Amino acid sequence: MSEPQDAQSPVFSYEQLLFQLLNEIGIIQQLASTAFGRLLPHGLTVAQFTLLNHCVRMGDGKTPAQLADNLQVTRGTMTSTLARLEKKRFIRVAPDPIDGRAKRVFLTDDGRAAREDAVKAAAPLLSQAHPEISRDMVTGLLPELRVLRSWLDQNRLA
Amino acid sequence: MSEPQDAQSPVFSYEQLLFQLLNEIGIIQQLASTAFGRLLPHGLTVAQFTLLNHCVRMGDGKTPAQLADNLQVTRGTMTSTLARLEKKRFIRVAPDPIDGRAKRVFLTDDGRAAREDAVKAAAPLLSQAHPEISRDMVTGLLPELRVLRSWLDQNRLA
DNA sequence: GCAATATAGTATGGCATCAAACTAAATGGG
DNA sequence: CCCATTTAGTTTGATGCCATACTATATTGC
Repeated sequence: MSEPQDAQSPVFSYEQLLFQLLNEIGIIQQLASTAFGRLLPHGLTVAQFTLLNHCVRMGDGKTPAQLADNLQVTRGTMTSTLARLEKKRFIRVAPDPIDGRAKRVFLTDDGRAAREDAVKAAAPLLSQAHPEISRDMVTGLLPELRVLRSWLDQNRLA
Repeated sequence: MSEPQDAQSPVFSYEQLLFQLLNEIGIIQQLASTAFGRLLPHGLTVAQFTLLNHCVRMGDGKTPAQLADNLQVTRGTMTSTLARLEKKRFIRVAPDPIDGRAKRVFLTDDGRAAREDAVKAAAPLLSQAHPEISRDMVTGLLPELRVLRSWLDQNRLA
C-alpha cells in the first residue's frame, strides 16, 4: 500500500518519529532486561540487582524514599523490592535515628558479594555485542539519550 | 572520590558503557510508558494500545503467535492481553479455518475508534518534547537504536 | 499410516509495576 | 501549644511480564 519512507523526509510527523523512537526503546529495554535477568545469579531479579548496584556505586545509607526517587519507581514498588532483598540478607534496613518516619538502607557483605557475582556473570553477554555495536556508537548514543531522559524526568506529570 | 570522566576516554570499559546505555534506555522506557499510560482513554493500558496500534498499522488477521513474535512478548502474555481486549470488544478472535491449532485476531470498529482516540490523546504530550528534543536528534537516534534492537533480537538466547 | 516431534495456545505462579487509600510521624501557622 | 498539612512508608488490587508445564493439533520420517 505505502512506499518505504526515509525518516528524513517530512512524511513522518515529529510526533510519529518520536513515537517510533520510544517504541524502539521499549523493545530494546524488554529484550535486554529479559536476557540479563536470565543469567543473574542468587535468584536476583533485574530490579533487585539494580538496587544493589545503585547502593554500591552511589553509596548506601539512603532512605527508601530517596532510592525510589533515584531509581524512578514508586515507593510501593521500593517497599516490595527492599523486603525481598532483606529476606535474602543482601541488605539491612534500620530505622533513621533522627526522623521517626524514615528508614535507612545498608548493604550487607553478602549483598556486595552477590552484586559482584552478578557483574561477573553479565560481562560476557555485554562483550558479545562487540563489534556489531561499536564503542563509538555507544559513546555517541549515551549523551543524547541522557538529554531525552532528562527531559522526561523534568516533565514528569506528577 | 573519583574525577568526572569523559565517555571517550578509556576509563570506562566497553561493557560498562554499554551497561550505562541500557540503563539509560530502561529509565527512559519506564518514564515514557508510565506517562503515556496515564493519559490513555477507554481504560486502555500501554500493552493493549500497542496491540491495537500494531493491528491498525500492520494489518489484522494475524495469529496470536505472530503477534507475540512481532511485539516481543511471550505467548502467555499475548493470551492475557488478547483476552482483556476481547472483553472490551476492541478485537475479535476467530478460529483459523485451516489450522485447527491457531486463531486469528481482528480489530472491531470499536477497537479502531479507541486506537484513534488514544493517538489523539497522546499527541499533545509528544509535541511538548519540541524543541528540547529536536527532530534531527530523533531521526539521528532512530537508525542506531534499530541496529541495537536488531542485534538483541538476533542474539536472543532462547 | 503411525509414532516422534514440532507448533499453537493456555494455565499457573512469581516478580515488578502503578495508582489509590491508608497509618504514623514531623512541620508549620495561628 | 495545637490542628492542618506534609512527608515516609505500607497495603491492596490490577496489569504486564516471564518461565514452566500442560493440552491439542499438525507435520515429518520411516
